[in-house]
This record gives sequence, structure tokens and C-alpha cells, in this order.
Amino acid sequence: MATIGDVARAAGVSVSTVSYVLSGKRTISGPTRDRVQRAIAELGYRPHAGARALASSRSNVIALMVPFRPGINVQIIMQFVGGVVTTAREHDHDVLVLTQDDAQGIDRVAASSTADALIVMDIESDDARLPALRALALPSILIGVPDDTTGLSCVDLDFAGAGRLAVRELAGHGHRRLVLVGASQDRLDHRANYAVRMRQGVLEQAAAAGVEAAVVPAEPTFSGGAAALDAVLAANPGTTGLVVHNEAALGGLLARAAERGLRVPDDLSIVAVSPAELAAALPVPVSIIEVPGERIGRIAVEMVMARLSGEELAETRLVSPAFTDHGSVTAPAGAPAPAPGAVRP
Amino acid sequence: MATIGDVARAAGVSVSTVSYVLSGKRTISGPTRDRVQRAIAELGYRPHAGARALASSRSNVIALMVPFRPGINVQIIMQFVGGVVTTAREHDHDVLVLTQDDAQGIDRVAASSTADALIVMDIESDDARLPALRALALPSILIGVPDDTTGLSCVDLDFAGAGRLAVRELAGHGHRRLVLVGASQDRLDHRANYAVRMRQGVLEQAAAAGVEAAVVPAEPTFSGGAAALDAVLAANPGTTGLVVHNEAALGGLLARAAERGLRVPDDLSIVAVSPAELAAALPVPVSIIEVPGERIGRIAVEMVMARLSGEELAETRLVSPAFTDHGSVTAPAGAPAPAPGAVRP
DNA sequence: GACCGTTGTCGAATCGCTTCGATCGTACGT
DNA sequence: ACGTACGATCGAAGCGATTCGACAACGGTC
Repeated sequence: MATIGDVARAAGVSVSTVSYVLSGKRTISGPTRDRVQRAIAELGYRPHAGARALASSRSNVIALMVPFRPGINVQIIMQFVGGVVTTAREHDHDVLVLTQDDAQGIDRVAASSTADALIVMDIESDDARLPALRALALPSILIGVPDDTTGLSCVDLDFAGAGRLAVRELAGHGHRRLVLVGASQDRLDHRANYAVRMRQGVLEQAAAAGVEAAVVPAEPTFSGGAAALDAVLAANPGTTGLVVHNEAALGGLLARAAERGLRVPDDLSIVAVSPAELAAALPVPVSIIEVPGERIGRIAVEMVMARLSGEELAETRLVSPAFTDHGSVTAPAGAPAPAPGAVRP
Repeated sequence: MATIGDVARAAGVSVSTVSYVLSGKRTISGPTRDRVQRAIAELGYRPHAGARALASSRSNVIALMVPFRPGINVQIIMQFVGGVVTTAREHDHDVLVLTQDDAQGIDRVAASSTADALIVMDIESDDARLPALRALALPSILIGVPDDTTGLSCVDLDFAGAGRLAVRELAGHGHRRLVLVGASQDRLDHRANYAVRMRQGVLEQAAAAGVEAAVVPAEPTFSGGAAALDAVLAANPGTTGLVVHNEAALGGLLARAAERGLRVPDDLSIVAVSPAELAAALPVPVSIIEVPGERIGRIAVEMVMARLSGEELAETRLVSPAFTDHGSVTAPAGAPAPAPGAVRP
């Protein structure tokens, strides 16, 4: 491999001149710049990443901690990772993957100057990694919002807002009895923050709109969804509107609804909170509030870059939820059609 | 951050001694070693990754090229990535993620000594990246087997074997008319090697066993699966055995079967080729031939390590398929029960 | 014409580690 | 008692970049 010295020789300039052409940190005359760039192209020169990192104390790498725990929503994780990697490249950075259970991963990557910044996914309300992250010299961005965000940068979908939006959507169509089919008991026990916030948003808005709302957990499986629907109908007869925040259970839930002779949306209106792609995997179209994985990934990287250039302090950013109508929400049978505009009370 | 010099001073030895304690490349006496290690622990010293890479021309990083194209089977990708990352850590390496469409990614990572080796997923029979990979100075491992493997290291499930195994399983139970519901037309057009090899295995074994076999492509969606079943029954009446190599379509296919009053396995025996976890997402248990994503990831990394230590030349490794019975294969209605042992003719 | 501020370029120090050759004891064989 | 090995350690030379201070050349000012 050619080194910067080879380039300098080929262009008839000094090493430092080549470096300045590359970084643009000092003015170099047009002709010299051209000669250097020609030499670079001819030799196919690329700066040695390690040497650059050593001299500049910048690795141009972002570490990304990804959960590989089974049962996790893989779809959204991949979208997110895709967003991070793509955006990082746009800023001339690469992405290093760490696993959730690589306990020393954070420390190792930071102490060895392997990465310039850290993005951590799947944050729980009271995440065990928070102390380590707060103590970190590197900027870190969390996906998810813990209880105490002081000194931390976070991004996520506004799940509370999504819960409210879903309820507004249903209540606006005249539904009075709603149920949130949410995360599994396991996730709730782990205090997955999205589940907590979602529930809170749903209950809050239901109270505000004067409609009933209950919460039923569901295992993230086909049979979990079926069981959840049974549980909903057993415990909350008269339920006409469902908010489903559990992609894996949705298929089973819809199948059981069909078995029981309930039609969507005629007998049961449904809003799902999930990645947009899920639709393709379902027997009937379902209106959704999208969890914009890729977009959140983009934002996370942009926050990293802002922090690296010293522009920005820690902040929390919540992406506004948006409702996409696929026709799975209508007025419940026997209810008066809602007045126009009533959908957004 | 502490440097190796700080450690040396704290331990009262020279810098090189510390280095040798760390690498074990020269003998160091017990007492000295202890003192050095104590100093390392006390200072929380970690070698600077860049400096190490510069001096040793080893980055301890493996680059992994991941497809983020929509419609891909995310489940298996994640399993695979998990296997790679976990195994890499066991060998003290980190993993850098490249996207499929980062055309210069391979070159960049190689020329800048960012990574020591490259793992490339989702290889097509005649993949556009093959020339670049062959020309590469770094060892590279392909997931998937192109037409021409000279000079390349590949690993994958033995899809041809999986096809044969599926057919043996069905034919052994007495099925005479089989259909492979395979990859989408789009994937076939791209000559995805797994789809090609799968089809070949199925047809080969069907011929050998003297049973009929047809191939029907399916879009990787719920409705694609439903449509595929309709197509199967329209074009191949009397089909009693299905091999489904298209996870995303399986749900729709099963739903349509139920709609048409076909019961699994009584009217229709099914073998799916898919990751093991899929089962949770289906309404009925389906026997599968597992695509062992994590295991393939492990093997890929182990091949990388072997290549890096110069032990091994390029080779292709195919993982043997295994059948996991979940009861979705029985003798077709009206057929004589197969003789015991006939399942593996 | 002496002085000064730019502009463009260079040389050398530096980043933190690995590794090769040299050195210094000490134990061993004879 | 002497040469020889060998084990343990050190010093110094890189590895390939970045970056700072120095400085020559040049045009403009008084």
C-alpha cells in the first residue's frame, strides 16, 4: 500500500502538504493541489486508518450496541441499524457493532479509542448501563428514554404521543371501550421504556376523552396474540377498539378474531404500532402508527455528529408519531357516525 | 488515558517489557509479569487501538457486509450477524458493518487497513463483487456459494441437500406429487444462489425417488403465500406435499389452506426451510429444515481466523441440513402407511 | 527601498505501540 | 575456573499519519 510519503514524492511536495490537501486545514495553491490529487489517484492512496487515528485521536468509527436477545423485534432493529450505518457513511464514519451482553464493550471501545462515539439501543427505564454511559468520556446517544435523562442524549419515537394518537383515532370514530394489547409481561418486568410510555399515553388520552381503556400484555408469538384476544374479550366484553403494540402477536390476534367471527374493521377496529413493513405479513390491511426505525437511526447519527463537533449538549429528541390509514378503523357497529372533524377532538 | 509508558513506569520496567507481557511473545519472569499486570489493572490501561494497528499492521477488526435491501429475510440476517459478532469477540476481534450498496466499501476498508478480513453476505451466483473479492489482499469469506468458487472461501447451508432431504421426507411418507414453493421471481432473476440450489436439490431427489415435483415462486408476503397456494393447486392438482422455502409467504399460504378447507398435515404435508424461530409466528406447528444462521456466522468467523493465522487455504463449507419434526408431515390420505424405515429410502 | 503582512510550503516533533538486536547475569558442562 | 547458552530485560527504530512553528517569496505601504 502506498503511504503519504509515496504520494508526496510522486507529487514533488512534502508530506505535510499532502496532509493539508487532504484535510483542507491550510490553504494550498491550485496547481500544487492538483498535482497532489493526481498522485493520490494514480497510486490509489488511502490514509492508513490506524495511523490517522493515532495522530489525530479520531477513529472515525461509531460503536453501536445492538440487542441480539431472541424474541426481540428484529425488523425494527435492522431498520435502525441500516439507518445508522448509511448515515454514518455520509459523514465519513464507519460503524462497529457491539452486543448487548458484551458488558465491557462500552469500556473497551472507549478506553482503546476504537470509537469516537457510542449509540446504545434498547434502553430500559432504569438501565444497568446508564452509570457507565454517564461516566463515559465519549459522546453517547441512547435509543429509548430512561427515567432519568440528566446528562444523556436520547432519541425515540414519542410512544406516549403514539398512544394518545391511537386513542384519539379510535375515540374520534366513536369507540368507547378500548384495549391496548401491549408488550409481553417479560418486557414490562424489565421496564422496557417504550412499553411503559405507550401504556401511559393510552391511559392518559382515554381518561381525557372519557372512554374506557384497559391494558393486556401479549407474548410476542402467534399463539400469544390469539390468547391475548381471548383475554381481551373475556375481561373486557364490549371492546370495539384495539391498539396493538406487539408486532409478533398481531398475526395470531387477527387469526383468532377471524375464527371468532369478528371482522376488521366492522366488529373490531385496530391500530397497530409497528414498522411500516409489517403490513405485508398480515391477512388484512391494518392502519398503523409507524415506528420509524431508519429515521431514528439517522437522527441518532446526526446527534452524534453534532456532539463530536461540539455544537450540541445532551438533549432528548422524540419523533412525532403519524397515523397511516389502511382502513382498519371505522365507527363501531350501531354508533352514530362521528361528526366530520371529530376524529381530532 | 494511560499509555504503555505509564504502565512501564508504574511497574518499574521498560515499555517493551510491558508489550511482551501483553502479547506473550517473549518469556517474562513470573515476578515481573505480576508487577506489570498489577500496574495495568491499577491504571485501567488499554492499548490504543490505532497505535496497535499501526505498529502491528493488524486492526483486530472484521468487516461484515450486510444486505439492508427491503424484503430480505431479516430474521436470518440478524441471527447471522449475532453469530459473527459473538464469535469474533471470542477471538478478540470487533466487527465493522458495511452496507451492500457501499460499492467502494470493500476497497476502502482494505486499502486503509481498517479491517483484517471481510465477510460478505447474500452472495449471488454471479455476484458483481466477486472480482473485487478475488483481487483483495485480505482474506474474505462469502456467505453463499457462487458459480465459480476458485480462490474463494464460502460457507452456507447445503441448500441442495436441504431440498433433497425435504423431498426424501415427503416421498418417504408416500407423497407422490410435491411442489416447492420457493423464492420470489425477483430473487430468481437475481440468481440468488440459495434459491437455485434449493430447486436443484428438490428436482434431483424427486427424479431419483420417482415422484413428481414442480416449482412455484412466491412473493415474500402474506398475500404472496396465499396466491402461491392457489397457483400450486391450480397448476398441480393432486399435490399433497409442499416444501416451502419462503418464510414470509408461509403465513399466508397456511391461512389460504385453512380457508380452502385443507388441513395440515391431513390434507397437505408441509416442510419449511427457515430459521427455527419462525415456528412461533405460525398458526400451526410446521416441521422445518433449519437455516442455522448463527452457526453459519460462527463458522465464517472461524474460517476467517484460520485464514488469518495462515493455516488454511480457500475452501467451501456446506452445513448439513437437519430435519426437525413438528408433525406437519404424515402419509397422504388414502395412501398405505409407509413401511418403518421407509422415510430414508 | 526598507518594512510588513499574506500566502504557500516545509521540517520536525508527536501520537502509542511492536519488534529486533543487544546486553547482562546466571547456571551449566567440562 | 572458563567459555557457552540461555533466560530476562532494555533501548531504539520504525509504523503512517497530523500539526505546529518557521520561513521564503511576494505584493503593498509609506
